[in-house]
Parts: sequence; structure tokens; C-alpha cells
Amino acid sequence: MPRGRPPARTRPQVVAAAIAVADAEGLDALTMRRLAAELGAGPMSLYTYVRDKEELVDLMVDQVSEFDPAEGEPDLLRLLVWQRDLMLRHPWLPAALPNRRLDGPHMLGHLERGLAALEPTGLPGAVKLEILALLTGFVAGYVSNELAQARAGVTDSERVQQHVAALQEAVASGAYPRLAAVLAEGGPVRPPAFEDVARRMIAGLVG
Amino acid sequence: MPRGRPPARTRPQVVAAAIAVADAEGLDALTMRRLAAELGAGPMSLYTYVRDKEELVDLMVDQVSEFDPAEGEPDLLRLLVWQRDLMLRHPWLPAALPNRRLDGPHMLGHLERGLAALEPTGLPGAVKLEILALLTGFVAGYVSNELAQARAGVTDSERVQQHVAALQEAVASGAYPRLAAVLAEGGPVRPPAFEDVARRMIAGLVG
DNA sequence: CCCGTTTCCCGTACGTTGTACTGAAAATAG
DNA sequence: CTATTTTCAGTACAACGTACGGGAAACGGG
Repeated sequence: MPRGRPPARTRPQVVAAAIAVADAEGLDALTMRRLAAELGAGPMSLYTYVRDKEELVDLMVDQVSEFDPAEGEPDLLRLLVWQRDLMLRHPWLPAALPNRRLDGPHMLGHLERGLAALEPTGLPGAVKLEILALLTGFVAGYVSNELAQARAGVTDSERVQQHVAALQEAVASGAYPRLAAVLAEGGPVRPPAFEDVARRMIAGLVG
Repeated sequence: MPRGRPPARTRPQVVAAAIAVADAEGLDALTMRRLAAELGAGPMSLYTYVRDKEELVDLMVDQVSEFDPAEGEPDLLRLLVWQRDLMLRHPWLPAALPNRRLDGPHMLGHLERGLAALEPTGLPGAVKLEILALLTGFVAGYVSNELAQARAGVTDSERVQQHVAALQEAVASGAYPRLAAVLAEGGPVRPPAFEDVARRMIAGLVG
């Protein structure tokens, strides 16, 4: 029997609310006060469910990484596609991943699936882990680029325009002929589809 | 003739001091007050040389990316090796790169060299830029892993040990057989050398 | 029924951060 | 010398994560 006063909320509820805030307004907008207000609670109440903010983000990452077990054991390409979908759905994820403990059940499950996909290679375990880390990093980088370009499309006014102006000026100086050629080439060329690049990446690392 | 009171310091001096602090104590230790104290100045004096902290880090990144022109036009592999050396020398660099404007002269020079190395491929310019971004992201990820493992060697006590304990427990539950096998395999297997992985990466992306 | 114990809730408050504001200080131009 | 221009830096503010501690709500045992 639980002894004292029962919690008014559950930990998954708190984490889910945090994810909702980050999805809607970005990771910077996710402050403890903001999240508490979202839950109709005092700021310090959150520390009943979470040791500190770092742990909160750990839990957020693990929560969104839930995997539908009905999909069975995917190959590496399917795994990367799934990761990308995840990051497109939760744009804060690529920024949240670095320097984070990934020992939640879903992240470990994901690792397990990755190891399964690498089983036929017969590589040493440490190498398999390294490959998985590099592939995840690749996906995060790719999606970050995608998201940045999408944001540049609607133009952040201030910041993006300054960047473009700086580029124009540098190119006009004539010191970067090849860069100038690329920019003159006309911008919106369709970049290669994710699946193609991912396939090349996998082939390069495990082939 | 310059009119008003002359500056007591130069912008490169300020940036160099900032780099020194970040090299020695990490990016988190680099605060405006700390840097000002390092220079024997008042905190607000720094804003004479730099619009805000973001621009300061922009300048730091560009400053450390200076390239010895005597090396001529390197191929892609040499470029990645050089990037890695840079990041090992400045461990804050991988963390500082994401979401940053890279339009300083040295970063543009680096881009120019990368485009030169990709010239023979005949790929469209936008694809070349994408490849360079992905390769830089790969190097940053690889070095981050290297640095994290080195730090785990001296053991951060608190945080790392908690992580290891969580892994042990999860593995002991039997839910992650392949992960268990990898961990039982014995840890310190020599990971593949950077040059090998980088070569595979290049081959995968441009091959 | 009531009281002690346990647990959660949350107002207050502290230290740190980036930086806006303001006015003093130091240099040149006339 | 005076006016102008620029840098310097003290004070201060808002926002952050979170330590602290007292009040509130549930239970077990008498």
C-alpha cells in the first residue's frame, strides 16, 4: 500500500506534456516553469517526478522512441527511415541527442534491433555499436539540414537574411570561385532522396 | 583618423582569450563575465567587440578553422583528417558547430577546398554542398564519441557509473540478448581507425 | 476516531546567465 | 578650450534551474 499523499499526476503524463511543448515551440521554450504552468502545477512540483531537467529530457527521448513491435525486426535501411520519421515528427530530437544517456527501455530496444540487423556481418560487437552510433548521427545531421532548409524557406528574416548577405558579399570578392559557381548554378536543385543517401551510407560502413 | 577613445583591446584578442577558456575548461565555462575577468575588463566592455555571445562563438569557430595555405588543395580524406585534428585540439568544436552561421573567411575557404576536392565528380553544386555537410557532421560525431570514451576512461564517477549500472541492470533482465552478448564480449576492442572509417564514408557518399 | 508518519505540493528565494541602460572617461577636430 | 565621438564599466533586470521548508493530504496503528 502506498503510504503518504498520492501524486496528482503520473510521470508519463509529465513527460508527455513536455514533449507536447517541445514539439509545438521547440526545446528552448521548454522550461520548468512553462511545463508546470501547462500542467496547472507549481514549478517545484515537477521535481517529484524527475530528478532534474536533464533526466526529463532523457525520458522525453526515450518516450518518443517507442517502436511498434508489430513491425518485427527491420533491416538497417528501415531502421534509419524510421529514425528520420521520428526526427521529422519531433524536430527537437536531433538537438537533444548529443551527450545524452540512452539507457531507457525504448532506446535499448532500438539498439537491440540495430544489433540484430548487423548480425550477418559478423563484426565485433564494439564495431557494431560504433556503426550504429555513426548511422544515428548521420540521420540526425541529415534531418537537421532538412529542417534548417525548410525554416530558411519561410525566412527567419533577421538571421537568415544576414547570412545570405554575408555569403553574397564574400562571393562577390572573388576569393571563392567554386562557391560562386555553385551559388550561380541556381539554388533549388532537388537534393538526393534520403533513402538513396542512407543506402550509400550503410554500404560504406558495413560493406 | 579614428575619432573617439581608442579600444583597449582588439577583436582577435578577445576571441583568442575566449578560445583559450573554452579549450581549458569547456564551452560551458565560457561566460561573458568569466571572459571579461580573463581580460581584466568589465563584463559589458566585451560588447564593444561582439554583438552578442552567439557572434563570439561564430568568430571562435572561424578563428580555429584557419588553414595553412602551404598544404595546397587536399583531397577529401586529408580534409577530414584535418577536421578531426582540429576537433581533438578544440574539444568544444563539435558541440559548437550545429545551428551556426559558417560564413567567416576560414569556413568559406574550407568549403572552397571541399568543392575543389569534389570537382572531378561532376555532381550538381547542391549535392556537393550536402555531401560536405554530411561529412563534417560525420567527423563531429566520430570525434564526440572518441572524446566521450576518453572521458569515460578517467570516469566521471557520478554520471558514468549510473549509466553503466543502468545498462547492467537492463541486460540482466534478459530483454536484450544481443546487447548482452556484445557487453559480455569484453569491452576494450580496438575500434577501427579513423582513416578507414572516413575512407568508407567518402566512398559511400561520392562513389 | 484520531494521531503520527509519510509523501506530495508549491511559494519563496538564491545564484547564474545574457545583456539593456546610463553616465563617466578618453581620445580627436575645430 | 569646447564639442564630438567612441569606449569603458557599474548597476540592474528578466529568465533560468533548483535548494529549502512549511503546509496539505493520504495512510496505518492505537
